[in-house]
Amino acid sequence: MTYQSVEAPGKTIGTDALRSRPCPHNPAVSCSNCRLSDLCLPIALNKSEIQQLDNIIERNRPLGKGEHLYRQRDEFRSVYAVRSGSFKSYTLTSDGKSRVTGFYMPGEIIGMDGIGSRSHGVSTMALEHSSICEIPFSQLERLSHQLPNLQSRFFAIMGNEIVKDQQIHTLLSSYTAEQRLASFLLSLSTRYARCQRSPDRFLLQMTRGDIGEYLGLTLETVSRGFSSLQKKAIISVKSREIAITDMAALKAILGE
Amino acid sequence: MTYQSVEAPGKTIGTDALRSRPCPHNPAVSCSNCRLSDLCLPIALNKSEIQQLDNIIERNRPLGKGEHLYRQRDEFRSVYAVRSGSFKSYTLTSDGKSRVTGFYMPGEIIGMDGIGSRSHGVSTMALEHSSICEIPFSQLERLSHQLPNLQSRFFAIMGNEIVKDQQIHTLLSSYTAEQRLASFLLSLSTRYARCQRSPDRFLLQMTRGDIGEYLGLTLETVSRGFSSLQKKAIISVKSREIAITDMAALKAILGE
DNA sequence: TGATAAGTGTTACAGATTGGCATACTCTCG
DNA sequence: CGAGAGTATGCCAATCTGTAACACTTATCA
Repeated sequence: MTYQSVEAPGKTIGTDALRSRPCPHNPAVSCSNCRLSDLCLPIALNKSEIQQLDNIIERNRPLGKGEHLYRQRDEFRSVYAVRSGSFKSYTLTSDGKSRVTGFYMPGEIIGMDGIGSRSHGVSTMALEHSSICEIPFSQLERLSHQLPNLQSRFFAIMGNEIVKDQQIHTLLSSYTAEQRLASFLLSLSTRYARCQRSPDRFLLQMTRGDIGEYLGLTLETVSRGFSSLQKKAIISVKSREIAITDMAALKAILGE
Repeated sequence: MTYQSVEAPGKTIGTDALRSRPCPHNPAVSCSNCRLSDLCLPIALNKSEIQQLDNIIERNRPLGKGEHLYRQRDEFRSVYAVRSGSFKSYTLTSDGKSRVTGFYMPGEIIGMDGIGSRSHGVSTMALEHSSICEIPFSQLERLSHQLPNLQSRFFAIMGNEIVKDQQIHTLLSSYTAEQRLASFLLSLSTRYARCQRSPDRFLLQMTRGDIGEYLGLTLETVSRGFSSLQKKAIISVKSREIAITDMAALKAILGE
């Protein structure tokens, strides 16, 4: 794996518009002026509550591609909100293979796998140059105890994570390779849209292998699947660059 | 499906010991004298806190086999703790097939799929004559706000659910049929042990079809898998009655 | 700068696992 | 006792995997 170095500037013509436009990696950014505040933790909090949340958040230095946010079995201390970039969480199976348990994009919360046992159940790695807001969990608990809205919000975030995991359970236990890929692309599409980026044209930050490990397929099957979808004129693939050219057809693969 | 009728007394010789020994379906039972209190919600609460929790819990009439606790898209109002019996949660896919997302045993919490969206993401049905403690969620939130230990405990329960779901994700995306079955039996075994029942001899309350829908296999493959494990003298199967005869070998299927 | 190495992605083909169907048997319930 | 659900098993087909060869991109170093 070459996850060690920092992302190089794209050379392919036309991909510039697809690259991340992060909140500047500026620790002075606060929740109240972050453009992700309407899809992140602060939803449903009022100004003064956001201020209090802001006070416990640590805005660390950004992570380079391939750097770990935490590793499996690390002591659990914080959850993290993605400010810019993207991450993958993965676990190692008993025979040494890695399996991806999730991809995370701006505004999404990472690290809830550690809350129950006080140690992390998976490892989490930056897929590109990325920045995060660290939220020390003991302080989040203390503050949640003072702010019912925050407690409620965090219960909801965890509940949504559970629902998301159950949907993947369904996907993995009954969908074909092509359906899994369609579902994966649609999920990325809606999540890109949610953080103000194009829903039908984006750059995959993960490898075919990562996608395969997430969807329960081999990287060859992922590659073949993309080729097949392209042959049907549903998407257009140029290495990591994806364009969804027929959204309705992509949804139809799942429907009916 | 014949989920409509109430469980009949077992006729097979020797299965009596395998049947549920529920907390009596007596609404007067309280958390403080429930023998599940050390694996259910009240862990880490002191006497007075348990009392307060007790006050918001509704102990409804028991459910018969095949009865629904709630259905997909029902308004979310409560979470539930299993007192006796067992449940399955399932969802219907777009093509009308059902997929099981989880099985629940005494001391486990059901219904967290509704917390995020305020409506249930799955349906939940009793697999046998079962009883539950209903915990109205708005009251649980209010009480959690007063009792930091309870808030903490519920965060932990939800965190554990997330970890469990991620482990199933890994199982579904990389295990063979035989490994899935081994993992499933081991999970049941430890959960039976946790509620004071035999870890190596138990009665399956779900059909082969249910197991298949949960593990991403067809019922035929589940049946073949049980036969194969029996042929290897790892388990003994007599319809719904399972005996694990070689626990080490069962674990070895997953390990290494 | 250019050459080399390492990593990533695509495609073909053979092989393995699982699914789907048919059938027979078992168990439970009315 | 009969009906219907649930279970077991054989057979064949479909899908996905795994190997391998090759192309392409990115990183490293002379």
